[in-house]
Amino acid sequence: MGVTIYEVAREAGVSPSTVSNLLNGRSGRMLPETRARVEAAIRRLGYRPNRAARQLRNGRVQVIGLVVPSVANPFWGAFARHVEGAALTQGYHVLLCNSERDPDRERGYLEELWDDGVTGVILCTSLPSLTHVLPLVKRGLKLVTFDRTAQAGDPAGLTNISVDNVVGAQLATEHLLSLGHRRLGFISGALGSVNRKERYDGFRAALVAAGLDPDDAVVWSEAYEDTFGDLDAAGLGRAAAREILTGANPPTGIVAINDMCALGVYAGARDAGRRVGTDVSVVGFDDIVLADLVDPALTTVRQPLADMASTAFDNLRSRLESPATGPGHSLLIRPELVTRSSTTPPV
Amino acid sequence: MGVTIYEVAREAGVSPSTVSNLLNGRSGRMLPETRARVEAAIRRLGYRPNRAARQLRNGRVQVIGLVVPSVANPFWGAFARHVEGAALTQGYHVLLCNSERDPDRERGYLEELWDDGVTGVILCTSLPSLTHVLPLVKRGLKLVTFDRTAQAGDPAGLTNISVDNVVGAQLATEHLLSLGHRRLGFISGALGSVNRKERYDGFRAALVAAGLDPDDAVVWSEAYEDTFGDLDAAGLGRAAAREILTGANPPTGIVAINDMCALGVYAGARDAGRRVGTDVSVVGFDDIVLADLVDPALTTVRQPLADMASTAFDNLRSRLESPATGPGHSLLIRPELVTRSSTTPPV
DNA sequence: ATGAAAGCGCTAACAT
DNA sequence: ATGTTAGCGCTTTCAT
Repeated sequence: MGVTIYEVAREAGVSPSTVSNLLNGRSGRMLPETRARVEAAIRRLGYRPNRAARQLRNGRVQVIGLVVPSVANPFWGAFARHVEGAALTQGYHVLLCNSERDPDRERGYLEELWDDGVTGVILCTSLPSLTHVLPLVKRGLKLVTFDRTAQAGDPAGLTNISVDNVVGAQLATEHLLSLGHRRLGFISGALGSVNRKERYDGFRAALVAAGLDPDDAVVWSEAYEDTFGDLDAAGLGRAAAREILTGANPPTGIVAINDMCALGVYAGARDAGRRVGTDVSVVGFDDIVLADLVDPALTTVRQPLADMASTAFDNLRSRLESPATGPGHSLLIRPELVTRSSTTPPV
Repeated sequence: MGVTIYEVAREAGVSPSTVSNLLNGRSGRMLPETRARVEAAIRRLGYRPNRAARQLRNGRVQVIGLVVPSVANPFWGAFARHVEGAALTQGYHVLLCNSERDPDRERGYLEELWDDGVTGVILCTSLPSLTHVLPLVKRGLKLVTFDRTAQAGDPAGLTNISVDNVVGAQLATEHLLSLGHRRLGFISGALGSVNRKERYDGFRAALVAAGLDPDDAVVWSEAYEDTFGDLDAAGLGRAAAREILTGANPPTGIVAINDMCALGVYAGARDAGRRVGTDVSVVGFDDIVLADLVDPALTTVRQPLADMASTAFDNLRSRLESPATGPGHSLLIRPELVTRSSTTPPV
């Protein structure tokens, strides 16, 4: 197929090892003259090293895996783009996988990636238990989890990167409270995932701190039957809002589990004949690009996505490139509230 | 590292070639008894073939490249997800690259992918010329372009898959015309890419067919300076709509180059004190998930994305797996108009 | 029906 | 300072 290191060696009148030495930054032990000759040969022949051979020999590739619930979701799309950007600057490529939040798919992907020689993966999951990927971690897979805080029973040597969901949800809820809302709603998918649970905890904590009974809040958390999947956070928000707002004693302020869900709430409110920002206030979570585009512009809890993505990549890379395992750690990023027009005092 | 084929062979009391034969579907020439023994050994040892070794030997990998402008854009995110889904069913993986519509990045990625042993790529580009990737194609890279129709001077053996942009834009424009609009606007990024140009042509064709002078239309196509990039189609739509709608003799109906741009137009209209679906009608292109979620729901030209994605993958795979090159061809998909609430008769 | 052996392209001891 | 060489794990003729 392509030009091999032997042909370069012959062209330059040296041995393959000299070419290899140059290629691997060991040009110090080489006559400048020789070096120039080899470099010229490489250029003349348009030589490019065969990665498969390199990988077979060295056991590693400059590729990381990225497992997200679904890139069709703008939040994950944006995250993927940032990860890819960070990887690119370090000469790494990104293998993309959509898990649909299915543990079996997560595990299956990690195994496939491992077979591909990929030894580092950023796994975006919020599953409370990581037992399904434990065998891989034991074999040496370096894992950075994103969107999931450390849990008891996690394997050692793991890095977790997540926004502080409790604080974020508190900020959102306190904002509604400070506007004068007293009857609040919380709309989410099933609370089985740790980040949703944490956001819910933050929501309740804020209510308690304000002297309210959190059990009076209207909570819509899709039951075990996963009708909507992750893809359709918007569909879920829409159905939930429609039901809640047409029910008895509807809330005047709603905390949505994330921005896509909040956009669904917009639609559901419309279906129910209410207007967001007037009849009902809505706060989201994430601050996706669309949040500032919709009408009314969405008040939301911002995740510093670009920073988090490059932190995740950098951490993974350093663990990939340095032999030391380290104890692993958790990074909890503090989010901030971005106030826009979807939240107003109650009528 | 892992278990090798030699260990399996020893465990089963056979030679490596027998194991390899089994692995490669040549189990017919084998005593059922032997076969069972090998299979048991594989299972017992948890053997998984080393892909790098396989690739080095065979020269191919079950990986395709996917180059999109940016997965942060929901349209491309959705497309990427569909491609990955199609690939998965055939045991292929997808290496994701964001080109930002930069020819240098496109070329750079293709070269990197080639070095990785990836010989098939779905390239989402609308660049009129493909000269920057020609060297790779000559070396044997199989290319399927998406979102770009065949152009004169294209290398042979190329498959192009695209929606019929001319027809799509015509449908959009005719719809506005049939509603009674006479003063129309067209909002787009620079018309340097073939799909934008085609949509613009369709827009003009519909105007001409209706007996209108297309030069009377208000056309906003961002000049050479790329202030917004592809990422920010929405920002562009917003700025354009704001300017156009506050200018003299504003249009009553607007065709936006795509849905993200249309959502920007919504915001720009709002900035200008107009309401979409009442004061001004807007048609988009793509039918992303959000189109049905926003207020008013967006009338748009639907691209059958899932079908197009699997067609693109299937075509690439068949060219990858069969030695014949074939003449290459273009697939022009006919889009359909989805009428929603953003378009109404002019006031 | 099964095995032996060469070699894919590269790297790193280990020579010289 | 540079060259020789032995594999990394797999597949595939070519033997047996």
